[in-house]
Amino acid sequence: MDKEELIKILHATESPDKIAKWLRKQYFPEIMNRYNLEASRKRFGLYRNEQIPSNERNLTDVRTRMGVLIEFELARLSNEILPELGIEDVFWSYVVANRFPDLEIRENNGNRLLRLEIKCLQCIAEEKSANFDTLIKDINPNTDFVIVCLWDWDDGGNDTCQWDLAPKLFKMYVFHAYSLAQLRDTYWLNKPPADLGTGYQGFDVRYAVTCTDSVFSKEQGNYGKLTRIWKKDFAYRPVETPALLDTEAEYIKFQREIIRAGFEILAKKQLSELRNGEISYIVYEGQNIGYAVEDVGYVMKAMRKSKVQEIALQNRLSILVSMTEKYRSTIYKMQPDSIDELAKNEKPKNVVEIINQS
DNA sequence: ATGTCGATCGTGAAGGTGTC
DNA sequence: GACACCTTCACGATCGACAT
Repeated sequence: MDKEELIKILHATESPDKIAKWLRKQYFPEIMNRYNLEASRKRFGLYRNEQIPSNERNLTDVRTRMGVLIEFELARLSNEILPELGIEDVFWSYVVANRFPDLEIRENNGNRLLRLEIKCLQCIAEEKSANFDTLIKDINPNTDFVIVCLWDWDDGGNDTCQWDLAPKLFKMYVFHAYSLAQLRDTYWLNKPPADLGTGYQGFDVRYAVTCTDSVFSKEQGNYGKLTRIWKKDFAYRPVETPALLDTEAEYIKFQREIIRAGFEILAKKQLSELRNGEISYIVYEGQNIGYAVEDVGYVMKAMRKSKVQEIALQNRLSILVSMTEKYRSTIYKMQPDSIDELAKNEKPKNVVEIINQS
């Protein structure tokens, strides 16, 4: 990493889209590598059959806490890098008050430079939905960025430490905060609920405000959900700047990849519990739509029974699991002359047992 | 039958109000 | 004043009715 370049970025003296690209291509890949080293991961691991809740409601608590811990560790690693490069007068600080953002780069005199909001999503969460609800008026277009960390528990990477599982970062996404907020608001304001009545959907001094049958209320926490911010080809568009286009492209990629990442982890894990062979891809019409081991396959694509049969035949499968975007599964079992549906709309945690019992 | 979208949850800090 | 009980917040998420 180039010292002079890093100093320029941290001082936010480059254009926002250039900062976003640099953070995305140079900086956070290095941070992610360091985070994923055994020396760092071992401090977050689960050892000797330690368990975390499996119940959905309490799982969320663990995810929230992991979010805080990852955020802290990113800053800690960053503060390790600075002196390595001989930068002594700048540091990453934690914003203690519950307000935007999470981390601020500061000079020793307290002057604020780059500011970062960290969001963490677990790959296999059924509906990944951290909220970015900071109002535009609170965002500085020159210094503020949103960093999304995609993580999950992973049993690999332990050489000297004997953890069962430790969190691993799979991908980090960088968004220009102001552009992301513009996309969010352009979408939200132009897509109010159908039952507004005579009211409006908008903002007061502190919050997004929504309206149902002419009764106003503080928005309940759906505004700014990361998975609901923007849609490709939406009819209304904010003013296009390089930063906005960069953020839009990153967002579209993000939306697709985070769903796929969870599917990959779930499919591979369940396949390894069901069969012992090597994992292969399931390819359909030139597209990689899933994974198979021996006679069991997982795909993430809606399909009719005729197509299920075709894919099963091509890949010599007797069991095919088809997952939706929220990893709800339909389990098909091939019979000589027909196809049985072992389960429909099933949660991921039940799938392996259903297959084993059939 | 899948995707969309509003409503709601559990946590650990704490503040606010009511009852004795 | 002591205590019970309800509500607040941000966080990352899940639920479930309804639209497509």
